[in-house]
Amino acid sequence: MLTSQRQTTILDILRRDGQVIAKRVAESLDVSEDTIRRDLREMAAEGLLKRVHGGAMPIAPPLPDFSARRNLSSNEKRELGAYAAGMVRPGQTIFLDGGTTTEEIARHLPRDFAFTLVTHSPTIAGELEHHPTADVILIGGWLYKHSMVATGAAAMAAISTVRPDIFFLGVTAIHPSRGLSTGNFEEAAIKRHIAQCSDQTFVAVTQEKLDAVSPCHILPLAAISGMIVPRSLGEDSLKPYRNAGVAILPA
Amino acid sequence: MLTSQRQTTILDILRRDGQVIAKRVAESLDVSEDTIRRDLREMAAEGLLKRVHGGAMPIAPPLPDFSARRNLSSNEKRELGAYAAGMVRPGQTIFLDGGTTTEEIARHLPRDFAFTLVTHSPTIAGELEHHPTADVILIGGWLYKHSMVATGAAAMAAISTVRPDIFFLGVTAIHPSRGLSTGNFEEAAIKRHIAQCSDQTFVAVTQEKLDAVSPCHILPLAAISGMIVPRSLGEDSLKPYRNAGVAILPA
DNA sequence: CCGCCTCATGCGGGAATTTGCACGAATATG
DNA sequence: CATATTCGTGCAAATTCCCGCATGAGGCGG
Repeated sequence: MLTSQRQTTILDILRRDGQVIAKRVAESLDVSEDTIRRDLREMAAEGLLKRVHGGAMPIAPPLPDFSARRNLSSNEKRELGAYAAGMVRPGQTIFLDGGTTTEEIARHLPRDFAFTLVTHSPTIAGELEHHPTADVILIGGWLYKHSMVATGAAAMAAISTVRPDIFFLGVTAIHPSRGLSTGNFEEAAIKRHIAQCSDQTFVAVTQEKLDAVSPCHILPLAAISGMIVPRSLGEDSLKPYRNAGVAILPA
Repeated sequence: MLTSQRQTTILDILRRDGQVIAKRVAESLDVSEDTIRRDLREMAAEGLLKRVHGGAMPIAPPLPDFSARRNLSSNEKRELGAYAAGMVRPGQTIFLDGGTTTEEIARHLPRDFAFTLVTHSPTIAGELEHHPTADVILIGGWLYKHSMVATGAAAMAAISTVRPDIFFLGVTAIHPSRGLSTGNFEEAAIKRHIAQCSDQTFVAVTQEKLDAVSPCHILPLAAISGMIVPRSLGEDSLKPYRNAGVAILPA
């Protein structure tokens, strides 16, 4: 990986998360902490960031109200996204569902090795425009505008031609006995079909989706390989899912 | 391989990946790293890229790219977009090519009656997210990131299943005798195929694309139904095309 | 056809850069 | 104050860079 590319990535992380932790970046980019520290020192000298013990902070503190609120609402999702993206291995084929949570996964996808990304969401595809190493396969079909994903027979057929290693599924609701559900019938059918074509299916859910049910059933809990949840979630709220035999992955 | 061709390839890689790694390019083009380094040095001197240890990076960081390109949509392009969008009739099926000019068409599409829009560009599809009356069909395939359009066999097959009334084609160059051309072979093949599937094909071109030729031929002028040009364009620059039998539509 | 020139290319070698590791100093944390 | 990270520096290995040179292809005038 190029030094400048790495520094660009660090800046990206800084802009996205509002902070950089040397150790974590070193792990995620697979270089020594020394290298990251050197980068941070160098970039601090150029005035690109402020060096602090353990990592770095933006040169100018973010605006208190707006970005604070934004951070608050999506911090959880960012965590989920980063964790899920970290599951990707070189050479794998990943299917990314549409939705804001999966969009967060797209933003955090590793940039230092090659993999194939399949999606039926033009929004997700757009996120990948400047990704340096991902091969992107777009699934076409009738565009369901509410959630901006391709659906219908054409999409189903196209999906059948791929066999993803991992499917990151987005849902609107998850329930210990009623399983996964969403608001639209076509969408549900597509998600089910993708899951059936995929080797593993992981669903990333934030707190407000727990113990909820939406009109259209997608899959039972038994059909998924695991659910990715915010680390902040208490054991109490997770126990019903654990009891149902679902693997819990705290981000 | 020609030097200039190699340098063009390097620029393509740079645009596509956001970085160039000398070693990798040398392997893939089967020349010594010294040659690539010489190219990079030369191109850096011309201001085409920024030399970094291990390869090269784009001259401008990818961040301002977004706003810069958005600003680039000049009055000329808006005119063209509005005029082309005005050609759409209720119930028709419209195929929109990828590109900044066609994006401008997407922004001006009529919102007071229903029609079907087909596109192989996730960017264009994204523009239609909040369109009230358009049915959007997304064509899937391998995503060519430089121009953000789906290409390849899957895209070709999907295109064959639709029969648009109008295809709004985007090109990088148009020439009185050499016809329409673009920078990428796959792209050219896709555009040609769409045109063959469509009832009518219109190309919208701004002044700087006139009398130019790009590496990959798409179609002869005889194959298009008309060219949409800025109203400000002089008769002199249009005469060669009029003589070639092309219908000229001043926006 | 020949000699001459130009230019791109690959190669060798020394310089420069980068990177990971080790070790003592500095800093946070309870 | 004790302990655990984290930091900075020196150092060695690896990689990358640049310069000069030889080779060979292609162009051009004689």
